[in-house]
Amino acid sequence: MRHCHKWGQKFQDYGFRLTVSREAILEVLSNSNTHLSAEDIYLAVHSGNPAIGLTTIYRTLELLEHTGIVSKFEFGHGRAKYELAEEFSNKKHHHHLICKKCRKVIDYEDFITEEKEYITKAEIGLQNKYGFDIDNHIIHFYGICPECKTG
Amino acid sequence: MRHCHKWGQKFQDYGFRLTVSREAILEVLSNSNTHLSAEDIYLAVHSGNPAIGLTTIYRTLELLEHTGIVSKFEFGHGRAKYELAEEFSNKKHHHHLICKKCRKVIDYEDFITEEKEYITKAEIGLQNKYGFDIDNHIIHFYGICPECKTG
DNA sequence: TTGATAATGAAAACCATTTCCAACTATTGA
DNA sequence: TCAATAGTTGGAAATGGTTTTCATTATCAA
Repeated sequence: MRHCHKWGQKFQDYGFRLTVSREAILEVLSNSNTHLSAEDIYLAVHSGNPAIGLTTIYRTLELLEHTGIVSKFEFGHGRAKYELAEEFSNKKHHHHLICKKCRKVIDYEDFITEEKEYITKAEIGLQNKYGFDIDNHIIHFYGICPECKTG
Repeated sequence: MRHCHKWGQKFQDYGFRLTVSREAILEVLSNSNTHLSAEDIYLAVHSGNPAIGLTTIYRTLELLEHTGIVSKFEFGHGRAKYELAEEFSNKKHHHHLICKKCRKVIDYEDFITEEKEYITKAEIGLQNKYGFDIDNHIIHFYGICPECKTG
């Protein structure tokens, strides 16, 4: 029953064991369609498997980030958020729209074609100029959401 | 000797007092050409004014961020970084290129014309679709810097 | 000057995340 | 099968950047 998910192989390729805890964490990330904090994941995992500790959540998330299976985001509100990387997710390529007042984060999938054009050009140019191997980018828009405007 | 800097008026417009501590902090930000942590600023301010405490640094930075005079960034390495907002800085519009290994952050000013085209389009579209008042955006590219590749 | 209000520093509290450590589990080779 | 080895785990404690508390001090308007 190994490798039933596409992440299994990749994880084991790095020499890590695919334990019950780790699969449970990946399951939660996989079933969520939004970014989760470590505590969100801890609570979700707990309902089916109360023995799994918060330390394991953090440790596993670190490995998953390292292997590129999950992406970690810091929206600037004190706690990191995690979501399955695009390659392993059923979500489309997206970015984030953040309300500076209520801290709400909206995932948007608009203007990806236009974005790709710009990002590709910039990536190639930056790789040449600064010698970086670029493998990722984030775009955040900040503003005030409609609810906070009227409220 | 008030309002000798363009930020002075804006800060006071919000009803905040322009004290010695606050001016010292703004001076440090103004003379730096890169993003600084609260501790960086604390140490810099200390050389000329040892009485100013770290608490004041944090409090002032919060006000400055709130008034839009400084921008706060979380590059994901545990400590927030601050820099004068574009409007008040002599730095050009720029974004960040981050090494995932050594955590170095490079400011780049390339492809701004192309970026602007995309960002403007996306901003207008997102404002219409989601009702946000967008006033800011960040773009981060992540990768491995040349030193970390060969090292 | 005076009185109201805002700003300050030091110490304590906070809180997400990491580290420690001893126990446990899976894999390997004999 | 059975160690031996290496990887994994949970809980408690430590960490470290940031925030809060509180008593004191500075600032501003009248």
